[in-house]
Amino acid sequence: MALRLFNTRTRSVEEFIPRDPAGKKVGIYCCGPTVHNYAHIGNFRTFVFADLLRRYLGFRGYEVRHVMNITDVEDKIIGAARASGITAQEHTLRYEKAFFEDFNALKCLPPDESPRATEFIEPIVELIGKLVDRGLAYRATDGSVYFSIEKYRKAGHQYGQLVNLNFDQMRVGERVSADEYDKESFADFALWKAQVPDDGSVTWPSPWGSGRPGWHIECSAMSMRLLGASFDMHLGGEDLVFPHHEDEIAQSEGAGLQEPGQPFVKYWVHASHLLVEGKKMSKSLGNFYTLRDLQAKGFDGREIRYVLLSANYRASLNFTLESLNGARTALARLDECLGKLEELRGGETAPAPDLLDAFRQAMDDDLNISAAWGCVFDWVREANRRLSENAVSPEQASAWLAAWAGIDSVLGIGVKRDSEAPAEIVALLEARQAARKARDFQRADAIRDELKAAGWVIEDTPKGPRPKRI
RNA sequence: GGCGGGGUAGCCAAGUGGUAAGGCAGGGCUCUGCAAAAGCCUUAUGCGUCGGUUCGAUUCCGACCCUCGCCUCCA
Repeated sequence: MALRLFNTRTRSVEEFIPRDPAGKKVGIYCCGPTVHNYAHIGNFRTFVFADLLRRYLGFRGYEVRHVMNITDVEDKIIGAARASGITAQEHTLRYEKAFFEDFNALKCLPPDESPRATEFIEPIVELIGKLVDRGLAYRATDGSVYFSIEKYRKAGHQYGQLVNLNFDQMRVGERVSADEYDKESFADFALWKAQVPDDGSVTWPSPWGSGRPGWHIECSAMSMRLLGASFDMHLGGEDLVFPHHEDEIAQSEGAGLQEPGQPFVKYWVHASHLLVEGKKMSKSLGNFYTLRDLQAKGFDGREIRYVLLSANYRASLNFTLESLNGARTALARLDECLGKLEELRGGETAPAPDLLDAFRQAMDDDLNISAAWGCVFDWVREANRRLSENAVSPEQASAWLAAWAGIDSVLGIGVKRDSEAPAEIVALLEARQAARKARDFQRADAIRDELKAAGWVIEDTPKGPRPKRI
């Protein structure tokens, strides 16, 4: 069985076959953050999804090269930097740093490359030059360079590979910004934006005059430079399907760098948006959360990751504070089971095949994460049942833990290590045990309260009391 | 207006032409001196509404309702 994924380009679930003739190497590009502010939980759904896919490909034995760009030149950045009197670069570096802190907190593996748009101006200019040379781009009277959809189509290309486009029915002009009136056609988009006074020092020289890159061109230039003119997978949020990704295809295929018959990207995979408390996330509704907002409410990255991984990437996920609380309980149950197996384990054993097979079968089916969690919790229940009957051998425990290690290389949830109790806690524990032995339960319970106040809860097990950090 | 997703228990969420995974919450029970943020068991005659096809539909078809996304720089 092979991995199957929904390809936006064909609007169907397809078997994943890498471009690499050896079937090994896989190139992935994911549209990364615009570092103008803290990223919100919706942004992170996409990045956690990309992380899941990239990890699963690794689990399936592929050699993944994962590129995620950093958009560090854009209107909001320029505006925000001006407003706070710092340079655009000071502004973007600050939020880029914050982004990766959040990214790490969510247990996302670092991409192999995270190129900044501002460090790829040369390839960008070069790519625009190719499009101008091929007659697909033109310099307008305002000095900006635009991509001509009409000329692209006349050259035999298809514009509208990812969406059904009907320009006649579109609500034209409602959101066209005032600085793009010089375009030949409303559908054309900017490749190079001529410098305007507000840009300040955020400007680079080019054959068409000073300016800065348009939104879409950076992704074409960086992805092709780092992964080749054709590569396997391009990921992003569903809102990027049009126009961003459609325009990327136009620019990249318009430059004609691909081998004949080869598309720019083989598989386009998009993550749906999330809702928060059943509503579209918005600042006015008060349901707009950054990762930091949730951390301030006491939730950690692991719990947030669990919730973000609780639904299939193509379904809109309803992110709620209640589900975050549920994540804590569910993960504690998983940790508890893993901890017990850890105590029992003995020797090196091959991973338990049933568990891994069930997990793989679920994930192969368009990353059916819900079914995968179903496998995990079915297993937890089964393991607990057998543990309570003392029917788990050290070899079985090792085999299960080895299988879990494989699964967790994909889920990235990890095991919460029981922190070692400090000496004073151990002393209290022993005092309580002594009191219990003397059947002085009043004193024993008093000590338990004292421990609880110190942040430790006690579980009396057949093997003796176990301290647990609250 | 055009195009594309969704509507499954109190909440989150899989899935199937043959009678509903999993998680949380709730209920019951077990271990325990008592407990536990320990464990087990349990919880939808029902899958937006109304029709149709079928021996049988939550699953296929049609209509309608609600909701989300995109329609030019938003993950």
